Amino acid sequence: MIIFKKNVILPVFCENLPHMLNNYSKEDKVLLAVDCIIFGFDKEELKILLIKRDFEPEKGKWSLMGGFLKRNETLDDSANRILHHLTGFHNIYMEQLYGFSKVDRDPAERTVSVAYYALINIEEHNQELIEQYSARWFSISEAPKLIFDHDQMVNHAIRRLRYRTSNKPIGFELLPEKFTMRQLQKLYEAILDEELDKRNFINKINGLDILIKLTEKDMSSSRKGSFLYQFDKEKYDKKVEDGFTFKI
Amino acid sequence: MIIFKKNVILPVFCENLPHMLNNYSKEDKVLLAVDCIIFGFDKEELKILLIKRDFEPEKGKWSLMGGFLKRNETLDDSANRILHHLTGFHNIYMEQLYGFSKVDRDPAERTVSVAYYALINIEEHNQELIEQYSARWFSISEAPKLIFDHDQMVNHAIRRLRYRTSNKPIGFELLPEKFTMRQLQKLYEAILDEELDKRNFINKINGLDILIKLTEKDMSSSRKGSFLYQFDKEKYDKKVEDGFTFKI
DNA sequence: TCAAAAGTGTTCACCGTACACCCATGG
DNA sequence: CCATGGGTGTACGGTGAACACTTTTGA
Repeated sequence: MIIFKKNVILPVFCENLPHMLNNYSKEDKVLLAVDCIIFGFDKEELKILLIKRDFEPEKGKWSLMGGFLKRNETLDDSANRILHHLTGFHNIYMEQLYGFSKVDRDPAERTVSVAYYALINIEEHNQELIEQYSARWFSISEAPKLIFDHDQMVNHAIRRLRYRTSNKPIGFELLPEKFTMRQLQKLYEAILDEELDKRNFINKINGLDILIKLTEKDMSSSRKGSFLYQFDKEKYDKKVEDGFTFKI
Repeated sequence: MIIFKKNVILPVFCENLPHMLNNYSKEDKVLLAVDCIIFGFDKEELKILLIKRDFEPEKGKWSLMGGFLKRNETLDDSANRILHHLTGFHNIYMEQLYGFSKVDRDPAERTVSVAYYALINIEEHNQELIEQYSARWFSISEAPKLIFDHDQMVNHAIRRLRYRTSNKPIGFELLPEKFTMRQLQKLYEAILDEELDKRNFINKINGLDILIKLTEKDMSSSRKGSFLYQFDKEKYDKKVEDGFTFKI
């Protein structure tokens, strides 16, 4: 057993340890950026929304949508603000990903960037705003090379999205409110990048018992038409309270 | 009363380089802290290493070990530096957790903190350094209330540790090089906070085929003695290359 | 000889997966 | 009437979980 000395504060300070200073004034400050990987789904493919950067450095190149943290906002606030600017929406699903901090990641100035990923219903984006930013949806496989370490951020986001969709029902954020089983399956196939068996998929989803089957049909995809479903958030929340864990 | 310097923005860089058309100069800069949740395991319980803060604000309270990011280092560098100061070791297993950014999280000054968690072999820590910092190991359940949002960081770290130990063999970082099956099981029980069946556990571990069973026995725990094992990193790495995924 | 921990296999239930045919409809 | 996508159920194997007794040896 290890014996600890209690309450001993040695007067000898380790000089190069920042926390030992009695105020923060000597510490370096940095610019803190927030960059957003914005995912959408267009019925077949997983896409990301990129902007054409209109300022130096790297002007004219494709980039994630980003901005800098302001003094009076949290990182989440900042990501929300950035997403709002580009899409016009509030309450977008988003999650903090990771902090990227290579010293020379931005050649203009030392900047640390915290990446967020967001999920939006691709049908609802605001076309005007997107044009204002020269933004464009790219399927993941056809996306251009991005500036700085943004490609790395995107890869990180895809990994996280895969993990997250398999234990939280966030996939629905990428779909319209009403969707067919087929669309849901295609979405999961796009995210997981693998084909799924139709019957097993439907059995699994129905087994979760968190969808409402509507009487309406979507007649656009076939002659027979396919039933529309809705995510039942209330039911899901209740089940989670009772110990249910989403798993797909 | 100590007066802290406010966030003074010095737009020197950009003013001296007018050809660089970036608009970074108007942006706020922040102090970027790195705080480390350091886990250890003492054969029975999962523990964290806390320090008694010896400067204002919150002097004398228990806190995570932390520091500030320096201009010329990455977040990982910074975490490594901080861990090295407290433990004397390099090459400690660590992983970035999450960025905490509540505007008033540190009452002294606007600070964003990126939390890291680290795993160390509790038997190898440097007693002198730990005393210098008035540091102490606390079992998770008996840890005191921490300053700022550090409790939240710890909770986050425990969740991540649980997840990570179930898909990467990082548990071994917390054990001595040679360990018994019993110790390994106790470790997993401590991390997952649930009891495991001895036979099932051993079958599962043996099924992974990533341990070397030594001929040595640990005679300290019983009259019969129990065989010692070692993690076979080479074998594990080879298996991973061949598509093996650790899962426990 | 007894106490205390080490070590060892089998059975069963459930879940994930593979797999094929009929239905409804518009053209 | 036919082409197209929609919708449905079962069988099998593998994995995870439950479960109890023997071995060793120092005191």
